[in-house]
Amino acid sequence: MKNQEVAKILYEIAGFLEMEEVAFKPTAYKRAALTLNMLSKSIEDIYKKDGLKGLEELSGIGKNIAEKIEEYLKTGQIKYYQKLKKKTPVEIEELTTIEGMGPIKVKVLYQKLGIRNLKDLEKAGKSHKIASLFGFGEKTEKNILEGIAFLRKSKGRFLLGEILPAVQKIGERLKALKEVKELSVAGSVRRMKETIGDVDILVVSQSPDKVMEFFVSMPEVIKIWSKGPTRSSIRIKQGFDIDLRVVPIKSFGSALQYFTGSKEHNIITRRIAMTQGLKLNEYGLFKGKNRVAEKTEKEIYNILGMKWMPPELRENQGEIEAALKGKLPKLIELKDIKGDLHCHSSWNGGQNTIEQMAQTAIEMGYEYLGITDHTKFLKIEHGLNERQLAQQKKEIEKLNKKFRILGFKFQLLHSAETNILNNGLIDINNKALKKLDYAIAGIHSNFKMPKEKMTERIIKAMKNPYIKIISHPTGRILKKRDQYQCDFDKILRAAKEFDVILEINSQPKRLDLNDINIRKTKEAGVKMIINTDAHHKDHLTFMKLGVAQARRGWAEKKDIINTLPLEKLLKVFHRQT
DNA sequence: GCTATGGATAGCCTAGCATCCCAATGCTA
Repeated sequence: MKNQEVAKILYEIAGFLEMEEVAFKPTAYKRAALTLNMLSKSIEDIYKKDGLKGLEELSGIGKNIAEKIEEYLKTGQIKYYQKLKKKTPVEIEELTTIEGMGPIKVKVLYQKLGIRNLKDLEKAGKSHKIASLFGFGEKTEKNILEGIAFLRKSKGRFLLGEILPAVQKIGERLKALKEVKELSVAGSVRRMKETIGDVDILVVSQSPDKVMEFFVSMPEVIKIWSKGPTRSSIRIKQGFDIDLRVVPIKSFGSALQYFTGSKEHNIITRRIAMTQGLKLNEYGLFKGKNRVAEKTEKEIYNILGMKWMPPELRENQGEIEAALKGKLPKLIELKDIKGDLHCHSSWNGGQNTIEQMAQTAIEMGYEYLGITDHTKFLKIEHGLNERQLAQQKKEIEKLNKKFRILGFKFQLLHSAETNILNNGLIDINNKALKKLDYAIAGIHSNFKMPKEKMTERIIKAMKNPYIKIISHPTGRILKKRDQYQCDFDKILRAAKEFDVILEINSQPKRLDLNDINIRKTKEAGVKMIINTDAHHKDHLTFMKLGVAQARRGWAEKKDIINTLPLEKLLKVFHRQT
């Protein structure tokens, strides 16, 4: 699909126009880019079927942008974009990924210091050329250098949620080949790590040559690193690498175990094998020269005296000890989830109406969906005030009535994602909060508070009797921003005391809480909820990422409150109010 | 540049914060 390619160019155009301080156009381009990113159909198909008119029917895309999309589809480029880029030849997207760097700063740095990309920027920062510029200073220079360092830490890693669809598609395609007998994704993708270096796929086949030939000639391949009968390695358009290995059927279990990792987990597993006079490697589990385990991972773990364990646990975080004692957790599964309690509608941040969101939730088999639009502090999102919340409630009641008449076992819940202000107060008054089914509170501003103050701020919000859930509790954005400073242990104690639930936010960029904090939360006896924070109906499927993260944090069904049926869930919310 | 209506033109995009320089600007939510 070329949707993402064009969207990226439109975003860059928006950046260049912002740089020139053009009014309104940047937002128009951004809106169009967003539409393309969200689109489930491909623009090629739309254009083929309905031409320019078809494109113009998309929301936020009018005559001009439609023509630019057409130009891209026909020629592979957009002249307008190239003109802008020629005028200011900078990597606008790369540079503005740095927190605190916007188009204007990019422009000034280009004009004064000729900075075109991250490399130039770092060089200028390190030789203290930035601080002395007008409009810049010591702090800005320091922030820029810190931003680059942060980016570098996550460089070359991809978000699980970004790559998973492509990996699944390629996996299915390979699986459909008659030459492929078995297939499994391995590595960090199988362990569902939040970011991925590269992808490993394992297959069993009698005719590896044909499989490899197919693999390296897929349309999305942009580079072939290597090609051989047992291993081939490619890079695909999205920028990440995929390794494909062909193994004999008798080694499939051990190879899968080996290539799933983690490395640390494997070291311990092999050591255990050794203590039993066995040898474990990617080819099999052996006693002397005899193979004692075949085909499956389960056999290997069983012979070593353990139950098979889900890949998400294999990080050498005590899972082997637990398995040896027969005390592995029974991890939560996607099918345990009964509903989603954090999503946005077209009342503000979201793309779809409440009814469309509900419709998707019903199709997913949910019992409930909580509508949690932003509240008034977030001006840019047109956050709702108390009066608008009351109006929204009416719409929700009306829809619920409709669902009842239609006989759906489904209910919308009315909530809001309120803001925790600097002083820990909530931006919506208690009278209005009381009318909601439950309220969420989150930090959306002033992330750089000192640790003590931030901790106090969050705890104060938790003391509000109507706040039931803290959304994205640590505020991190993968590859962009570290979590804010706070004393998580203190927050856990407060959550326990005030019966507040911590969210596992399933957005690919957030996955917040992370695995370590999930485990801590579970051990502290604090309940969690897995939400998607969907801004579009398609985002509701991010649930699987949140569930995977929960599994990585050893969470069980009983730890997660949206595994409860509606009635019990409401009891949890009504306990204190 | 798009959308909504008056079908050619108005309306869209705010406010708090940090930083830099001591009133203004750019960035972020």
